[in-house]
Amino acid sequence: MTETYGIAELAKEFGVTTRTVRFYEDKGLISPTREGQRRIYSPRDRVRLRLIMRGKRLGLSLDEIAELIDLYDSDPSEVTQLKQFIDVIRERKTVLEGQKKDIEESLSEMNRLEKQCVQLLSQKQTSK
Amino acid sequence: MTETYGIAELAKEFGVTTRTVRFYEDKGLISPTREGQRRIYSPRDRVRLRLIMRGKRLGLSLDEIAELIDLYDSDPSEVTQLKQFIDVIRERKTVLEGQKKDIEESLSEMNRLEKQCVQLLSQKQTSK
DNA sequence: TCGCAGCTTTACGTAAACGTAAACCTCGCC
DNA sequence: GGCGAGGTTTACGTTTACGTAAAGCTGCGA
Repeated sequence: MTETYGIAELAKEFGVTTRTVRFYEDKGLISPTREGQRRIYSPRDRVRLRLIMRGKRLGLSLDEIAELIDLYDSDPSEVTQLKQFIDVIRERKTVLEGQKKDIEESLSEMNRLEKQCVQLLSQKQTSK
Repeated sequence: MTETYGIAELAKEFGVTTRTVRFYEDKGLISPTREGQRRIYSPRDRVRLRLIMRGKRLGLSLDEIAELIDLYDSDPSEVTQLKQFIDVIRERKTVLEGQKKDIEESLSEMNRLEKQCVQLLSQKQTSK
């Protein structure tokens, strides 16, 4: 028997409110089973939540995240579909590589700024 | 005499509408001078727009972008301020490194998916 | 049996980041 | 002097991603 989770449990784990978790369900991002009224979440739902959170950290909208999750889930059998699928993956890779470049630029600027500051600081403190 | 730009010119360059550029001005992100009614943008404004766009690609809100731009512009002379400044830079670096990790994870997943697909595709096509 | 913690739905509210429409100026050109 | 392109303010509309309040079910410990 596989593990299950309650809504409050998952919400706490990912640092969001239960409202948020239910909202993701409305959006079709997760589909817990029910036990009477209560929502029961599977490990699979938990993985999806993890993907959602990562997507959000990367600045994606919930709709975009939904598409990506569909990507993971889908299992294209037709050759045509498979080709389209590869295209989507490559597009996504391009976007990610662009973001990575943005981040690396920002990081190197931050490092430059930090260096300047540290140097300035040591000057001020020795001349004191 | 340094170069200047019109609103439509800049909007086009960065792929946004003039409304958006004015909106950023309302938010205090850029402060073009005026020539009568018209807005006149300096190279400095253009740099700021570039920073704004990069921030947006990284999923930052305009308020967060504003803080970052203030970071660049500010010139902390007090030692205390300088130390705080360094702290802010280091926090920012931590966030960026987290994002970079997220991206690298996503990228390796995409690569894995792509490989699977390409392999599957070649199988299907040779067995045809 | 009472009450309460924890969950549920329903539904209205809100902040961010613009879009869009209306109504006006103004400059250069024919 | 008319007019069209491009700019201006004002202000209401829209979407996204939830927050929040209201009102009700539900199991369980005292």
